[in-house]
Amino acid sequence: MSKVATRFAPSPTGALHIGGVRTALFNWLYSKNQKGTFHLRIEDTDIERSKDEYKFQIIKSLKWIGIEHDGDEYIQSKKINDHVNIVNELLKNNHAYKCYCSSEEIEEQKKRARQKKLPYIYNRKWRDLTEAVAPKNIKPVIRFKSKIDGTSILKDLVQGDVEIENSTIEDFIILRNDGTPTYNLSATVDDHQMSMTHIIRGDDHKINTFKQIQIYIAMKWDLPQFAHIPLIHTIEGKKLSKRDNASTLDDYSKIGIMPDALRNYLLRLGWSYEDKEIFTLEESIKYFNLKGIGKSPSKLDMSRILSMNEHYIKTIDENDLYQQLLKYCELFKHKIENTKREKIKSSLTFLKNKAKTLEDIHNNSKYIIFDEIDQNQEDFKLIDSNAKKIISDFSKEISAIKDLNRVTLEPVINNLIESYKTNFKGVGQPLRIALTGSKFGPGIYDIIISLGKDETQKRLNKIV
RNA sequence: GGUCCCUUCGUCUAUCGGUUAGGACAGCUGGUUUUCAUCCUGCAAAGGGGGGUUCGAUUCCCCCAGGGACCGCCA
Repeated sequence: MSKVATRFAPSPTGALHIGGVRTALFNWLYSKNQKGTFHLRIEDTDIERSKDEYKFQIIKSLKWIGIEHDGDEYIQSKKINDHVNIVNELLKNNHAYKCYCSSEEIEEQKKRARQKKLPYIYNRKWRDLTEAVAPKNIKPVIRFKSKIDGTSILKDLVQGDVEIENSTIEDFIILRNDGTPTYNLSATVDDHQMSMTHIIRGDDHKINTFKQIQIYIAMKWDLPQFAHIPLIHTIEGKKLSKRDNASTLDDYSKIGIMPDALRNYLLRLGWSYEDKEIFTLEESIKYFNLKGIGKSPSKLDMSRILSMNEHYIKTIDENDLYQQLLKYCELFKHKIENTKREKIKSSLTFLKNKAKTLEDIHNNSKYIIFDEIDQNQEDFKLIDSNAKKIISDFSKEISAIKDLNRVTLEPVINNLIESYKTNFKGVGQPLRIALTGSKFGPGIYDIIISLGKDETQKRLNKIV
């Protein structure tokens, strides 16, 4: 058996869809698990819609999540000559024929089929007609002579044996009347020329496979193995589309989902390995197999993505988290000044505590990042005259303290609770709002200590 | 409409015919933390329906229902 080679073959007509990312991930993981290679093929033959910027975006997205392809990317449009040559060979060997039906004629057939509520299938009119009777004014398309009798079986590595009546596969077009090859032909030729051993793709391609297999057989090429994975659905159970809120990688990265977390989530969506939930990159390569892929479609669940991300935030190396946070802020928020960076770094242990995303950490860090607190915020209304007195007292009390820490701070807070006959919340909440502008956030001691005495007093005195 | 695929807690899933049907996320309790969050207890939560095969079916077979994919001179 030759070395395993897989591929991911997106068309560069838009941003990479999260379903595509999973397909790419499975292909990549399988090849790495088998010590094989993974290739990227750009199917850019739809000239109207294909754009270079999408190609770069796709490569960038894959890299973001940890996938890199082996070798150069294979550009399908550069191989059109090869595809046409194969079409001619099929024609010569009587596996294909020219079809001179006009588009009106085809439309008419489709219309009639619709009226009779029958499935449309091309009537094979030109399969046996000689070119002598061909109309001169029509440029022909070339159709593949598909099998009519019997059944075909696809031995799918995920779906099992899938059997289909050959008569349900029409004589599909392999070359358009403008001389360009169509998808099923091009994809097959490319997969063969790239020496692919395993085709792992969405099960929306399952029917195409029966067409493609016939081309392999006609050309006497070795068949690759096929594995059709179920599609991802929305939480409502519908097919995931670009219109759905979060379906591209950018949608996730901009809210602060980390690549490793999304990779782990996607890995477990439709695939499992016993009860294991958390997989490092190395583990996912080590354990990935086709056997673990389920046959039923799975739904995208944001709360699981979030909790996976939360898990990574809490468990990864803090310095790594810090680096990812800086990158995230620079990309989606704003660059953070050097003086603030050190403070954030040393405070990360508690800043990350309440966060599910990098955006949450950024929000928790705002009181450090910004020197001015916007007093027009809603939460400031919670500070009444009594609260102002507490704030003022607190500010005076800490003047005498040399070293601000939990031990020196606690008695001050406790005394205030007692003298104002209130509880911790009664003292802590006004202080937090005064210092950060929000009633939510890190623990009050953490805030005060991270800010330092001068800054704390400065902010408190502004209120009163 | 035709062809093909799918169907276990709300969600992702485990189960190689015999299990109190397990885990994780979400949900809800309780506890720690003198707010919130974290963390820790615990609870609740599933085999679509109907027939077979079998001593025994979530597991094997058939039918039905529901859902999905495909049915382009797009990829």
